[in-house]
Order: sequence, then C-alpha cells, then structure tokens
Amino acid sequence: MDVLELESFLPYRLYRLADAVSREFSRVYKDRHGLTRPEWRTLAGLGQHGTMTATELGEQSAMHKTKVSRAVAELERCRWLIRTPDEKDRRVEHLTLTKAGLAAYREMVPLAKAFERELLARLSTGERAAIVNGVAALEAALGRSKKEL
Amino acid sequence: MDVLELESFLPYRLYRLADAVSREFSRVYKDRHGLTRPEWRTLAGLGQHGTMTATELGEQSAMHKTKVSRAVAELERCRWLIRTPDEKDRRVEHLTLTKAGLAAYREMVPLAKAFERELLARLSTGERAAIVNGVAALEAALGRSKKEL
DNA sequence: TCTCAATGGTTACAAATGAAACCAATTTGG
DNA sequence: CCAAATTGGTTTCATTTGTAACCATTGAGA
Repeated sequence: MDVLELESFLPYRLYRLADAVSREFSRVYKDRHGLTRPEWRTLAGLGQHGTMTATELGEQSAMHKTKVSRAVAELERCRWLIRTPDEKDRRVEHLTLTKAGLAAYREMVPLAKAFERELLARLSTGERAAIVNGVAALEAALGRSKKEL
Repeated sequence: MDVLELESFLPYRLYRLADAVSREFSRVYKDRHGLTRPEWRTLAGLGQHGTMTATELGEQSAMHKTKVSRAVAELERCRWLIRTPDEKDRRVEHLTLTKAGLAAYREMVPLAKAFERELLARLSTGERAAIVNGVAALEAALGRSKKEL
C-alpha cells in the first residue's frame, strides 16, 4: 500500500521547523514588548526603511493587508508610529516610527541578530550554507512559478 | 545605525517560505475534501501508522492537543475514523480510519507525493540536497537544544 | 465629463487557534 | 490504603486570522 511518511514530507518538515524557530524567536518581541508577529514585522519594516505605506509594508513582509492594518493601528495606539497623509493621493498614508518606536526597534535589532547568530552557530559551516542556500533556492523557485500565472 | 534586513533574516525567510509552500499544498486537502491542516495531519498520521492515540498523534505531527482533539472529533463526525477505548487504561482511545477515511487517504497520498516531487523538480540537484540537508540539520540542532532543558 | 474599474485601507463576521481550566482515570509515595 | 500528583483528552474563553464586503479616492475610457 502506498504510504506517506509525514516525518520526511518536505512541506510538513518546513512548516514545523519554521514554526519552532518562529516560536522561539517570538520571545524576543513578545515577552519583551508584548508585540504580535505582525506588529514586530511592521516595526522591523519601518525601522529598516524609515517610511512606508501600508501596502508597501504588506509586500515587504508578506502580510495580508488586514494584518498590516491592525498592526499599524495597534502601534499607532501605543504611539510607536504616526501616519501622515499623502499630499497627492489622499487614500495613502505614510507611516513613520516615533522616537519611542525607533527606540524599541533599536533595542530589538541586536537581539534579533543575536538570535539568528546563535541559531546558526549550532550548525557546521556546511550545514549553514545548506540551509541558507536551500531556502534561497526554494524561494526563487516559488517566485518563478508565481510569475508564470 | 544598526539595521536588520528582514529579507535576509532567517526566521522570517523560513516562515514565509513554509507558509507559501503550506498554502499551496493545502489545496490538495482543502479544496478537494474541505479538510483543515490539523485534520489532514491526523488523516496522514493514521494512514501511516494504522492506529494511534490522540497523544501519539500530537507527538508525531507536532500539534497541540486541542488541535488533535478537534481534528479527531471532526473526522469522527464525518465517519472517517472510529475510536475504540483501551482495555487497560480507560482514559485512552485508539483511533483508526474507517474504509471511507482510508479511501480518502489513499487518494491523497499520490497527490501529496506529486506535490513534493514537482516542488523539488524546480530545483537543481545541488539545491535539492541543500534544502533537504539544511532542514535536517536545523531540525537536529533544535532537537538537541530541546533536550538540554 | 461621466461612468466604471481599480486601488489604499478599514471593518464585520466567521473560523482557527492557544492558554488555562477542567473531568476522569491512573499512578505514586507515604 | 489513601491523598496528591500525573496523564489522556475535552471544553471554555479570549485572541488571532482570513474572507469578503465595504468606503473613499483615483484613474481610464467613452
């Protein structure tokens, strides 16, 4: 009989791995500042780029627009970002971190980098290359097939 | 200023990749039979092992016990599995697929395998090895650090 | 110019999820 | 032998999520 071994099935392994890593990493932003993942990504996007619109945020961090909308609303509520309406197109809002938001971002960046570094430190040089290149290759493959639509 | 490039940040990349793959794959079980991911994993576990308890299912497929509980309840409702109480320990129930459940499983296994095959077919030989070995290495690393607790 | 489609973003609603409390049965240790 | 801790599994409740509908604004074509 034809059987599927779940433990070796790539989609499952990938998901479980990402979930475990993400769960561990969430301590950096959740325990420390009570952020959700969408909120953390929003913070990260704005910290990295300075000013972005909600749509750009969604594209950069692969979030559904409702997630972005809610994350932005929450960060605005706790005064970590402000919105400024676009002059030309009144549908658009430009989002920028406040001092407080930027401070939080600056505090988290080293923690994030340390997390990644320590994660990769558990691997050999070859294994590090494998995971990084493997992920890049799959990303590229998915990107390609998306364009074919 | 210290900046984090989200696009290169491994936890983010991993999560986004797994999410994309999982979303695509979900068509196999969602569109076809209206299953949720926990239901699919339950089906896959039972199809693979014949008979399992809810706890075993949770361990094998990395699901929280409430997910298992609900998935099992749903599969039972649509008569894809049956529970048989354990003789020695009356807390335990042994779960087994019915004919209908097994039929659905048999139908999905080739589709799942085809999905994985086609996904990997978009990569070169070296890239395939990289992703598989890289994932295995990270899994092992996480497994190790879990034991150290 | 006027209509209709598209776009930026929010909201309403239903479904999925996680944490914690819970129940029942079992094991442990005194 | 019995109280307390543990275990298998379910349920409740609050939170998160996705889908789809929605509002306002802009763009494109007749």
